[in-house]
Amino acid sequence: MPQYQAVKGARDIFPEETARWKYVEGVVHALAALYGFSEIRTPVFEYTELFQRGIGATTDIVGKEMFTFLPDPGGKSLTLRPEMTAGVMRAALQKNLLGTAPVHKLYYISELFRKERPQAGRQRQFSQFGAELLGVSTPAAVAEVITFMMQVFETLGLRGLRLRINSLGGTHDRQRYREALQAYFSPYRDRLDAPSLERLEKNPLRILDSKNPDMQELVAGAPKLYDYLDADALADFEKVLFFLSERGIAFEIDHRLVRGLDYYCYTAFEVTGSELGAQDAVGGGGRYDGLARELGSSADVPAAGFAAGMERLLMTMEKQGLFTALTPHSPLVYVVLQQQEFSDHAMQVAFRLRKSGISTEIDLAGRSMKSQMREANRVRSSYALIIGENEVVTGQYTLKNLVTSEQTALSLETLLEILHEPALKE
RNA sequence: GUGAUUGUAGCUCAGUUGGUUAGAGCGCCAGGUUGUGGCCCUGGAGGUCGGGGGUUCGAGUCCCCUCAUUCACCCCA
Repeated sequence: MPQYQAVKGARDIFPEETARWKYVEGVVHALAALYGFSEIRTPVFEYTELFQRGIGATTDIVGKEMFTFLPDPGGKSLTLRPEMTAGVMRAALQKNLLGTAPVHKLYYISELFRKERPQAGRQRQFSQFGAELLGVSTPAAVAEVITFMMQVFETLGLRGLRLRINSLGGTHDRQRYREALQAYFSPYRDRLDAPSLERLEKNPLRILDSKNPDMQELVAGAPKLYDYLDADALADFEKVLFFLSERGIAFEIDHRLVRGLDYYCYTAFEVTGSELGAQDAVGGGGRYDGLARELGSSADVPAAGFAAGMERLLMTMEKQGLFTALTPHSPLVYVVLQQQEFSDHAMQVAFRLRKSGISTEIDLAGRSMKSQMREANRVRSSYALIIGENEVVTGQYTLKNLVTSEQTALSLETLLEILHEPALKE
């Protein structure tokens, strides 16, 4: 075992895998542009207080999953960001973005940190791509955010994803419902498991998505959030669903869907995949009108957004065989020299090729010609450019097609012309 | 944070009831004559058997601790 290992829950991504990341990131960037979202990058750490206020002090994220540290004695506590929304909202408020235009559409691909026990689809450092639409949270806005997310999944070729959606109502609706739930569950205290008992006080909504089978019966009889929504909330929800239907986006209404973060209100949604194991959420989001005020804004900032887990996305794509078409980049030409005495000459030829835009590889270790040829083959170079005594004397280099094994003698000028033919680069 | 699981070469794995210099396939490296890859052949490098302690004449094999992995719970992307 090596003396040093990557930190628990953090991993290295090597070139083969990097290609996949770049592919997925490329799709995200392209579709963001299509939908009019602009990229924002915020610091990886923030003052701890931001997350305590923004995400909610009673949530697990804030309660036990943050990497928090003191940069210097007496300084303010800092935390590695466990999610993006609070930081993006902070940035928007700090710059008074909404003062420059009423609506801002932002997206990101960023690393996040959560101190959880690693398992399938969950690590301590992970990436999400997501979008935040600030300034409006109309059904059209919420639908836009969901549509953007779903189109990314669709473009990547993902199959079998489930989009579940629910309305949490406004704060007043939720308050009434909360009380109703407490009233319902309180008589059954002895039948609730430990976690549910704790939620009864803190956040009774969360009892609803308990995975404990013993709770199912009890949960099934609980009052439905849907019955506590007022007319406006219902109309709002219906409109969101209408937009999704119009766009052919399949969804399931799930009245028990409750998102974990405190700032969500009205529409909340989640996308799950069947190939991920226990951590099956690929993406999720919702509307969070109250967050800005929570962070000290004097005015409400209507907003909606989503976040999707890059690792889980990649994992699902891998399982569904969506990366087969991705081939590693290989050089067009591998410069092979017969004897070391021609090394300087060969180096200069390689340089000329590269300078003119032809991807070229050449041995740097002084290995034998046989080794160089093997290497050329191994890296799947299309051509070997052989340089030996004859070539140096005559100025005619030997170009060998490594697929057909044909060889031709060419001057450097002709070589550059031929290698620039688009057909050869395929 | 809780529970379970696994830990032998770069990778996938063998290693008999504890018994001499720990193996295979793939990969890697080098050769297979005088300037040429893929296939094939030959050879080679590479492991403190996760780490530490213990039992034993003797431990990769047994016991304890520890670290890491994986999976699940909690929660979330």
